Amino acid sequence: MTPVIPEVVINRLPLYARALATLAAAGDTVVSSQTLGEQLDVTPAQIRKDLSYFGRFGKQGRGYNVGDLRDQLRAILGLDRTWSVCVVGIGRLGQAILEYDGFTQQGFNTIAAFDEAPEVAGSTIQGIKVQSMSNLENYLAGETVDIAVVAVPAEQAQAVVDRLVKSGVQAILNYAPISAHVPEGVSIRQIDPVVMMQGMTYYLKDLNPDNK
Amino acid sequence: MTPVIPEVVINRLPLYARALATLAAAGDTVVSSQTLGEQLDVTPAQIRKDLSYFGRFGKQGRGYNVGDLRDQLRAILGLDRTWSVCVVGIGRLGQAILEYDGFTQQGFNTIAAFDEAPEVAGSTIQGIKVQSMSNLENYLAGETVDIAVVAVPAEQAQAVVDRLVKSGVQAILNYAPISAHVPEGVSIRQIDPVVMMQGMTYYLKDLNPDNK
DNA sequence: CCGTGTGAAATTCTTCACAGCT
DNA sequence: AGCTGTGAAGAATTTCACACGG
Repeated sequence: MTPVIPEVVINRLPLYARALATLAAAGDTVVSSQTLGEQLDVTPAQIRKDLSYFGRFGKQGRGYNVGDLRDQLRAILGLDRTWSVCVVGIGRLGQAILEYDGFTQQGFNTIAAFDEAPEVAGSTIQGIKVQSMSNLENYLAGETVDIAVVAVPAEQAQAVVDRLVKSGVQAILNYAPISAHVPEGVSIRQIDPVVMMQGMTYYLKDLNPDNK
Repeated sequence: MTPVIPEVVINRLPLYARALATLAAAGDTVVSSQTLGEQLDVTPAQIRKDLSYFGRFGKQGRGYNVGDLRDQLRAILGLDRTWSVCVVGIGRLGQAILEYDGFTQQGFNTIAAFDEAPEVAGSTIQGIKVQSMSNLENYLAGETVDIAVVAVPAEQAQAVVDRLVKSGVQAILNYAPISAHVPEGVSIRQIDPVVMMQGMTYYLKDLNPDNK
């Protein structure tokens, strides 16, 4: 029915939704694609085109109602409900993720955590009891987890992803530095700060060819 | 001289370099674009085209020498030297970043840290003394910092970015949930796990329209 | 015969530009 | 007069497909 919306478009919608939430918090009630675009470094035409995939939300001559558009986007993205999350791999990084409150604030509720190490499994972090990895399939058979966050070492990441997918998880946020494979129909996104830095050094190199 | 290489291409090179390093560690000496592509979920044609921007690294009928190509890519990206990094904002997230060793392992040396809070400034984390924010400009005037990592709250992020840019920093890795503006010639990359999750819920929503 | 390097084709994505509503 | 929504144009990116070297 929906005429296949490009993924690049979907990935911009959360940015629009966030900017609109900020505007709403500041008391703005109306915004043009021009103004929104300036805040986000996106052309106004891009915003209008992106939105046009989903409907007609603006008023000609006026712009968009901030609160309405924010709500529409949240509904389109499925952000008008909560999603359950589990974190796999409770090392330093996994602990930091569990302690991070930004997910919760946006409706992502962490309901479970898993780690292989016996000295970690059994501990409680942020009110969440860390379970043994061997309990993963058993747990996922009984509880719906919408999104899994993978924070295990690179060598184990693909195996963990496979287990998650086999247990029915359809969205994965991967912090491990590998390109994990998932079957068609499963979403995966990569958090890779090192790769991002490495993409910037290319440009630094030219400007700054001295050694250290 | 170099005929302006698309940024999408630059951003894939670190992935190639990493995959090649993994292959080298496994003892492989030769690899085809086909095989490399399978590991990275990239088409072989894409890999060959990307590499062709920089030269001719393969041997027809054979493929690429793993070690050579890895080294070539590292040189192209400027990864054959170390880069100095500072972290601004030493809250939970900033602390986790300071404690993370993945940057160091890849030649990114954190040499300074800054925080506003008087109770944090003065403490030492991972051997790095946290300085007061008011010392930022003074410090950057005396030391070369290649890349700044921003981990301050959203409201302060743009102001911090402006100060960094004004002090000559040309690459920024931004963990704050805003679209920060930088002038032409300054690189910035965004780490935004919430936005990435929000981009996935769109696809979950259709598969899974039940309420929690 | 295998696999690279690469022009050309195909596709995807972005921007333009303007008709039309307010 | 201002700003959206959108076909059409344009630009960027990816894929094709094959000549050529090992």
